Amino acid sequence: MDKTYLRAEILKTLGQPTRLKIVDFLREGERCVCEIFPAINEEQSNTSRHLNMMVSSGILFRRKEGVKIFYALKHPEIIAIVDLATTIMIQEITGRHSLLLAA
Amino acid sequence: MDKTYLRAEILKTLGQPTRLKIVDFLREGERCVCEIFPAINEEQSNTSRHLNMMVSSGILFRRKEGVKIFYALKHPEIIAIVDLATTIMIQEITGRHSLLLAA
DNA sequence: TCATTATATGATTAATCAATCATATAATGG
DNA sequence: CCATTATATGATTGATTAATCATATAATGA
Repeated sequence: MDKTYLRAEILKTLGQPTRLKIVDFLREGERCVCEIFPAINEEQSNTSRHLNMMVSSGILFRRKEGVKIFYALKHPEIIAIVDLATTIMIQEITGRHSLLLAA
Repeated sequence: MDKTYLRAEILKTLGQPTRLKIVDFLREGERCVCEIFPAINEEQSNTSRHLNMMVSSGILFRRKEGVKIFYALKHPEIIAIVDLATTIMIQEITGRHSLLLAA
């Protein structure tokens, strides 16, 4: 059981633009594929593939209801992670960190 | 300026086993390449490439001292992110939510 | 100056990835 | 049962990636 690999897999799953858009969209709660793919402006098949791999890597869970399949974030830590990434990004693009270090 | 892409890049940078080992090693503080690559058991050239891309994506900063180049974590949020990923991983492998069943 | 140590980079390769189109499966309502 | 809607999957393609070996650059000290 390679823990480094498993941890990396979780972060790698979040580190892809299409999947990050899915995570953002699912912040509000569970959604079916038919809602997700128009919201993120991706093809149904591509969206489905990403959703499946996100379930495999432990990011999402899936619930079936009739024809529809609903997906939702599986752990509150996921939102915390992407918010922290946003914090880092903002610091980088505002140049705050570089300026402080240069001073 | 595509913010989704920039956020994804930060997470993707952390989501690779070799780079995650580097982050873990740098928790204790700045280290030079000559300390890092033996510690993570990777080739010097491969380690150097990963370090350079980690600087480019805003994860590390670099300091030169003579022949040596020291690298260090640039944001405390990085440690928070990898710790949260660890939390998720532990929940997954202890089967509270099952990674294997989801696969 | 020369040998040594530290780091970076060019070239290559195999592997992985994301997206697309087409098609398959499966549930539902009429 | 049939048409429709929702979702998943096979096949393909171009792009990206990580690792490796070899070599280049650059600082240091003898």
